[in-house]
Amino acid sequence: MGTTSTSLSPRRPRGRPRKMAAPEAVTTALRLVDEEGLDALTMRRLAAALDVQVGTLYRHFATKQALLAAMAEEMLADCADPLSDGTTWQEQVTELAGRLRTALLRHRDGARVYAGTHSIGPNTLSYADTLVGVLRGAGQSTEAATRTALAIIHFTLGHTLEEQAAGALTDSDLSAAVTTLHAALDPRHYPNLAAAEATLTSTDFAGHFAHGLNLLVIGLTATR
Amino acid sequence: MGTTSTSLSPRRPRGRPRKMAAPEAVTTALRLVDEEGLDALTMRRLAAALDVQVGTLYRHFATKQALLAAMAEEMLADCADPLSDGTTWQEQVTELAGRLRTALLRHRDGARVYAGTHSIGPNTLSYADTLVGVLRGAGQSTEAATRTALAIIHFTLGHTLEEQAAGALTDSDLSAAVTTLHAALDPRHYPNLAAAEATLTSTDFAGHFAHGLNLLVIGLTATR
DNA sequence: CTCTTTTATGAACGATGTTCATTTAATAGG
DNA sequence: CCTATTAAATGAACATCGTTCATAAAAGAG
Repeated sequence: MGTTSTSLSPRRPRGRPRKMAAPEAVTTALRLVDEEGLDALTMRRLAAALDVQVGTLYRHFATKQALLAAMAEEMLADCADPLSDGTTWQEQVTELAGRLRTALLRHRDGARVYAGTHSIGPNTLSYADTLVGVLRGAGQSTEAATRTALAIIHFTLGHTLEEQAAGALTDSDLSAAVTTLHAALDPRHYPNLAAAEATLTSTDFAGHFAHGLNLLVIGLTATR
Repeated sequence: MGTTSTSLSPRRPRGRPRKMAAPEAVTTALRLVDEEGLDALTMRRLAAALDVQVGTLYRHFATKQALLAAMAEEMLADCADPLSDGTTWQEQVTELAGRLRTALLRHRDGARVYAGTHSIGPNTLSYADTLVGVLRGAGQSTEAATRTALAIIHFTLGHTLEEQAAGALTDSDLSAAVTTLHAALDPRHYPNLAAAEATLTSTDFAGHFAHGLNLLVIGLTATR
């Protein structure tokens, strides 16, 4: 066995050296979103943060949508990590859904970033594969498991969209919204909502999430 | 009984006569969205469709977000219509969730419009009140009913977001996406997703929606 | 040293949300 | 009839945005 064909000398290719690389751009973009919000993420601002001209970004991302898709992919890292042994499939489903919510919450406007794209990168695929696998292992048919996984993901996405929308409000905006809602909730017109006001204005989003997710898991257990 | 104090002479107020009114602007904006999509909805294009200058719009809507909120409100008309008599609460919950999905599907990008806003207009409030009322009538506590209503709405929103995102693709874009997904689904890396491919690429969104909603309803029935 | 290739630059284009001083058109009052 | 007042629309402008492209720069290959 002589010298193999593997490239042992990673000689730089020809051409001008790169000032930026796509992965770092994605990381920086996520940092900008964390600091200023998704609406403030501009190709120009990202370029400035990378010490690069705007046009350079378009050598690495065909469009801003492509950048957002790469960001969505990056956000889902670790979501498909191995599950703890000795846990029931109900616990595993709950764990996986919670990971997705946590991943979206980790970055400001994370749910908006994710909702606007449709990445099929390895992180997204691994996560979906793991979730479908747990459901199939729970006795569901492939079709039922797939549809259930979609339901879980869609619920989590819809929930986190609203959770982050509420969390993005300033304290004064939040109290103003609560006041406006209170004024609108005439018990004569909306008796049930008036009774629900305390829950509606609650900030216990984890509790809300757990409630909806638990409904799904119980439904799963009953239909197995 | 003589003349009442009700305004029998709706004399026009002083000032230049109006060329436009907010409700018509909302209707026209929804028509533009139907025809060209949300991304093509521009304050300038809406102004042109109303035969008005751009600045005029800002007399009726403080910002584009306010316009979108009014559009979201309008979309939910009829969603809180009376429910049929002699139906179980399970059927009523299913009916209400289906109405929301249908309302969002009625306009192109309807889910995106709704997700980007947070209106507390009468249509939205009536709908939520009706849904919470059905759940309370089913024996849930006020808090549980409220949280369940949120879960149903969030699931429906997340589902319809993806349904419309998929439906917005052209035939060639759709088949390209299917091909790309097929190429990515290496059974060695994603065995469960590879098995799920047929369901994942299915266009039976009504079936997907019914599956997820049914899980929630069964979960509700079991926890009642 | 010259060719080739890759990358970054810098400037520009059209379009967008928003603002505002000005003008127009109607009513109210004398 | 005339003038003040008021509501609304106009028209132009501003700062930014995503995107494109001809050009320049910087490296290896021959």
